[in-house]
Amino acid sequence: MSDQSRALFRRQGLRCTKQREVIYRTLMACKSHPTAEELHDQVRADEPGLSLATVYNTLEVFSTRGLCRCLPSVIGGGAARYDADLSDHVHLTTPDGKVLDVPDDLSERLLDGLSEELIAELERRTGLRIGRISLQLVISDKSA
Amino acid sequence: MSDQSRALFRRQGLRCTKQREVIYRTLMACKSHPTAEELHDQVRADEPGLSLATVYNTLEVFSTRGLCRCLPSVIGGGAARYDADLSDHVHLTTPDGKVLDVPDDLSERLLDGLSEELIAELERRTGLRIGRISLQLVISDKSA
DNA sequence: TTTCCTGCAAAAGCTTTGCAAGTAC
DNA sequence: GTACTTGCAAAGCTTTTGCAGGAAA
Repeated sequence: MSDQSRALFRRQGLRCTKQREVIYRTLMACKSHPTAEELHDQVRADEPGLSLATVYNTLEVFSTRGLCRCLPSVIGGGAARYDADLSDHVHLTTPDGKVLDVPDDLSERLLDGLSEELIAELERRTGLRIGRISLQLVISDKSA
Repeated sequence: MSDQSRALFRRQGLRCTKQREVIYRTLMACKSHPTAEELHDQVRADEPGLSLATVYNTLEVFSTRGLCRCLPSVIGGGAARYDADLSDHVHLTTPDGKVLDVPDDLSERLLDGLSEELIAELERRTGLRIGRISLQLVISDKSA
């Protein structure tokens, strides 16, 4: 296992197992945003015995510890998708439920448009604390 | 059945059944964003025989025809939630998966911050057409 | 050695579907 | 009368869980 992964898991109080390492490494390398099952398929190239339940459990642990993120399914239904890129960025959702990243420069400019003052005003008025902003652009069915 | 619902269904090429009418009326009256099951519970006060499968089927039909919207589950898992308010507005998601509306004035001001020029630039660069913008503010776990 | 993790299988939760009976048109 | 809709039950898909064996610390 890489020293980097080992240190990361340690920092979160997680034991370093080869299952976790290969799941983390595979998710990091994914440009797509795989479902648990897609990730399982890829991971088994390296670790044939690794079970789907372990993928689910591990993704749950990772999400809780902030090592990855479970993405919203804007179009309802279907399997959850996961992303190891924790930076603030905007997602594009296709009509069939796949998820793409908006290019970084546009992503940043879009998010800049969301005034922090407005968020603060909302927090003041509702008494709630906003932890995360999720912005998704849904591709039209009748796309070009 | 109200003439209004009747006209609405007709316009969409849908037959006017009492099941559809009561489901539509109930969803319209909901300030919360109910799951299919919650809606089923409410609807059965008026129509005891109405089945959960019909609620699911009807919500699917309504979503397709643009009579309601299936909301994204930003926090993964759980049942889908539905909203008959089709206006552009921002949602607040609680840590346990419930969904609230951001007050209209704030909602509008937040969405105004998202430059249409940036969206247009994105469409130009990707060749895709954005059909809808989904903005959700996720309430922090450690909320006040 | 102790505690946590994994794999399996079973269960649970949500949603869809096949089909026969019923209803809108 | 025809085509669409409903209700039921069963199936399907995704995710979680109980538990025994195994691995990390």
